[in-house]
Amino acid sequence: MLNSILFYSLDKAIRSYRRLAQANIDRAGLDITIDQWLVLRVLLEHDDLTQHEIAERVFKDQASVARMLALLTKRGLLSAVPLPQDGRRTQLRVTEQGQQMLDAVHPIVLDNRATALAGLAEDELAVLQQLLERIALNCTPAIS
Amino acid sequence: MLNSILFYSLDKAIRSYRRLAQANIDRAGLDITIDQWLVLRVLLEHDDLTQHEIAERVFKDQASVARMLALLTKRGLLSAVPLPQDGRRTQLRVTEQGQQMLDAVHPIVLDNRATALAGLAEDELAVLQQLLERIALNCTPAIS
DNA sequence: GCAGGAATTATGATGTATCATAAAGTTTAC
DNA sequence: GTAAACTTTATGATACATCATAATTCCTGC
Repeated sequence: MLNSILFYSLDKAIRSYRRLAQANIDRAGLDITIDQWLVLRVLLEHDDLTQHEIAERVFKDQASVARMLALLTKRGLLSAVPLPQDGRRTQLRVTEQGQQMLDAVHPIVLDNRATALAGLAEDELAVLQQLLERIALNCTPAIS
Repeated sequence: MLNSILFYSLDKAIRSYRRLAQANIDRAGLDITIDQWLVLRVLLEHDDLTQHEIAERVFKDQASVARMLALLTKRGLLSAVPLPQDGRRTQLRVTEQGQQMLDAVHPIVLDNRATALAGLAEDELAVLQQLLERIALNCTPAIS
């Protein structure tokens, strides 16, 4: 009965994937969560984002991002140096250790994706992605 | 770049939906979370499940379910009476108040689904659901 | 320049996710 | 019958989700 509900399937797919992904990271002896990994990944590309901008990119909220940044910094994967031109912000940079972590996690992530999407054709994935985007759009209140 | 990653879209779709759903429930002045609602819904149909069985049905884990049951009971939406034939378990029943909550939330949930799935055809939904099930299956380690 | 508003970050409160484990009850083997 | 194995539930620890709000700092209009 629950099985017939689309959002149940959606939830199940995402959680199954997250469990698989985290299990494989743990198994490799790497001490990082997939959420932290995602944030670190974004910061590698852009080191000039506000917490709000980071949150938008990883689809979380600012409060969650603030706590993840604090954790990543505490763990030495990220450095935060006060910005002279804006007393509120800091310059966020992935550290050497953070870079090593990203490097170590990368092949695992690729492997996870391959496992999760095994047997799905390119065009199926395209359709899936497009439908998901439409749902997300439907659920997002118009800004104007 | 992130946008091209399927799991990012998956995550985004589910979270958009959850935010929409919770916002509408809050707006109606109803004090319940969608997760609690789901558990309550299951208990209405089956009042003889162990926490582990409930967890399987709502795709959560036993620890989460235990805490949600405690909350629901504290809020008077659920009653838990010790079972004579098994000293570990309790008989879980949705209370009158819980029933009223379910009744109040139901139309909102229907409305949320309609909003989220607007413009998607029946056959598109079928495809989507089938693809999601396959992903979930791929991510679930074989039991044997 | 300065007052009011906006942006940025931090944090409290509450709820859920996950793993691990403890505590208590039940079943099975013998 | 009892010891060992198994079930069931509760809870500790840590992390993320969300809303609200406080505390700074910056910017803008005047």
